[in-house]
Amino acid sequence: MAQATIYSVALAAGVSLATVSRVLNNPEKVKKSTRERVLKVINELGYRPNVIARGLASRKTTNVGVVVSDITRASVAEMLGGISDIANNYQYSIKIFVIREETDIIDATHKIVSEQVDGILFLNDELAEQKVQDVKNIFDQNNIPVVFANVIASNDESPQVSIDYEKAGYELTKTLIDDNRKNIFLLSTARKYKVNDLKEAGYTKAIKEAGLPVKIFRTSGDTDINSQHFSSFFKDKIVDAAIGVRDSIAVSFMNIAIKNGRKIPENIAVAGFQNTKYALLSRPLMTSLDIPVYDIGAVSMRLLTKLMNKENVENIQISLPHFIVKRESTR
Amino acid sequence: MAQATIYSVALAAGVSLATVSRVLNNPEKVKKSTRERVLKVINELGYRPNVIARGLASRKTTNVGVVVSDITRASVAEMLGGISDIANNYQYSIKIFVIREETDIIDATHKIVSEQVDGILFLNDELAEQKVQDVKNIFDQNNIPVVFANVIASNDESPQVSIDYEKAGYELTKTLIDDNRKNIFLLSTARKYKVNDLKEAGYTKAIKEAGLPVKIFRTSGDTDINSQHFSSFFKDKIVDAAIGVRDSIAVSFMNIAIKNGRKIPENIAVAGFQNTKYALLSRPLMTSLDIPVYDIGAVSMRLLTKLMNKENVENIQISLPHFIVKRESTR
DNA sequence: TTTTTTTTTGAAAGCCTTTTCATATATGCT
DNA sequence: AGCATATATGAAAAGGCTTTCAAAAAAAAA
Repeated sequence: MAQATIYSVALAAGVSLATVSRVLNNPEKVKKSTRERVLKVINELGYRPNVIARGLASRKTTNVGVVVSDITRASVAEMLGGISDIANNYQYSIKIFVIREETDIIDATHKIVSEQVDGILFLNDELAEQKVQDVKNIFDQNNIPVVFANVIASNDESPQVSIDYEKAGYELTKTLIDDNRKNIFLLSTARKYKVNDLKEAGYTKAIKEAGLPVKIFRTSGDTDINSQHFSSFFKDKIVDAAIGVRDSIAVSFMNIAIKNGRKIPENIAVAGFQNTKYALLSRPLMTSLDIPVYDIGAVSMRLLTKLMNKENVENIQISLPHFIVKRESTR
Repeated sequence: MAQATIYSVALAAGVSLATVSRVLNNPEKVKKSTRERVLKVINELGYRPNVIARGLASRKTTNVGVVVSDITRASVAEMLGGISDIANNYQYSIKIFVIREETDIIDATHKIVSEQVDGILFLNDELAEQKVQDVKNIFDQNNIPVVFANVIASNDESPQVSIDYEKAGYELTKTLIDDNRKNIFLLSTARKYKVNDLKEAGYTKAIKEAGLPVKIFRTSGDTDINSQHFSSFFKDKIVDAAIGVRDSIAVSFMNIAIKNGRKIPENIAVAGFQNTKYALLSRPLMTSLDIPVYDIGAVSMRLLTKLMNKENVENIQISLPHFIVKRESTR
């Protein structure tokens, strides 16, 4: 049996299309008795408005586009959790767009525009600043609101929600300094991410304030390769503390350190970022800076709903709180 | 400036709408010279067909719906990676639908139908068998093809791609038996997942064949709670091997075992499922049964494209190969 | 050439809604 | 009762595309 349309409902209820539409979208505008009759028919026929037709007529799709670089990253997936929960509350559907570095950004962005989403959540943190700006411009031209989630947008007035990564980096480094560590390494990625740059800036600030040497070691995102890097690391480096820009990097480092006969935290203190399950499944349990990734997703989505409704929002640049979870790998 | 429409293109190129539409959808049906003229205008105006209008007119949205229970689970995110890569190749967009246990399934399913997706990838493995069947029926009634990915669908003819979890469970258990282990525990979840039931069946089969005692210990998915469970575990249980239905459970167990003075693998051999990063970041490195999650996603999506095109597919139930990655936690 | 066949094009209907505008009905007020 | 106002409804246009059918143009055959 074919899906019921608004026509069949109107026919069966003995009213016009307009009335059926009103029952669904402006129920207060139709007399109670009519409304109930129509609702009854809707139920009997199992009618559901065709979302596509509605989108065409109303120029609103109740779809939001989520732009990511790599959906398999734990932080991205976690943010999506927060996003989808809130989207659900507000009846929005989520469309995923994967944009890689090698993708033709401009083209991909135009494609997203042609999909008629009502708003964009931009989680892609692998794009160069200029490219992000280009993308933003295209969305602006098409009047599509964009919220940057966990992405540091250019120094403009773009809506964004994130944490203060620089402060986070500073604070985490400070706890190690306060523990009297003198050779504190930052284990960062070879690939450039803006958030990591900020962590680095915070680290550097704290280190310089303390008059200690800045020591940044760049490695890969790949666990296997990290192991090799870290093995050679211990041949020549003097180190009594290390901060990984990701938990996985920190855990990897810790494991190799132990294999090289170091004691954690006696010889080396180790801390990571993000407070993921990795930090909980390490031995010893690892200190980590907790980033409320789920919340970042949820808050971004909430902000986006406001922008899509053209509510005027007081604060469009939201910084969520972070905190340090101390565990066995530091003192 | 407003988005160009098919009208503006037609006007500027001096042709009718129909011709513009053909240039885009059946280019071979329009004369080369006209085609090039139209294409030129399209380029100049930056015209992109409105996907919604196209969807309404053609009754095809080139959207596929992906139904998940919890997008933050690593396996789900990884599958989505495979799905999105293939979807991209075939020009499909992905819409995410989160269905939780407490959701009104029937209602949610109707909602998905009303979104007019061309096909469904069903990754939700937390639904009771009967409910899955109900959902499947609704999609069938609406002629929407569904592929079950990493979900064991009811014993019918539903398209699905997965691995042979029972065989996997059997083989992994067998390696421990062959290593002469006598008290082999299966660490499973309290919550019922069909895939875990299959792993259990395989485990039980191997254990019984060997004339050993079946020992299943149920714990939570939560790492913190696991730690507590496992701590009490070691007070009274005799154990010389353990298999976690997830890597995280196995790693958690291993850590507690070591804290309780056991040596891995000398006293206890440990293995997990999925071969995730957890197995690579553990100390000792953990043996795990590799499940090609990304591939499951990719292959499902490919299968779905065929079904959406009404190609007739020889084999709609695909079982992907798995293998055991031996590491330090077993011999 | 003329006729036949094939290729190329356009007009118009259709996809299913929302929304505007006008009309009809009901309500309130004097 | 008579008029003004508020409420409830329907007709029809609009949204931007695809697709069918028929007509026009071009190519092939006679």
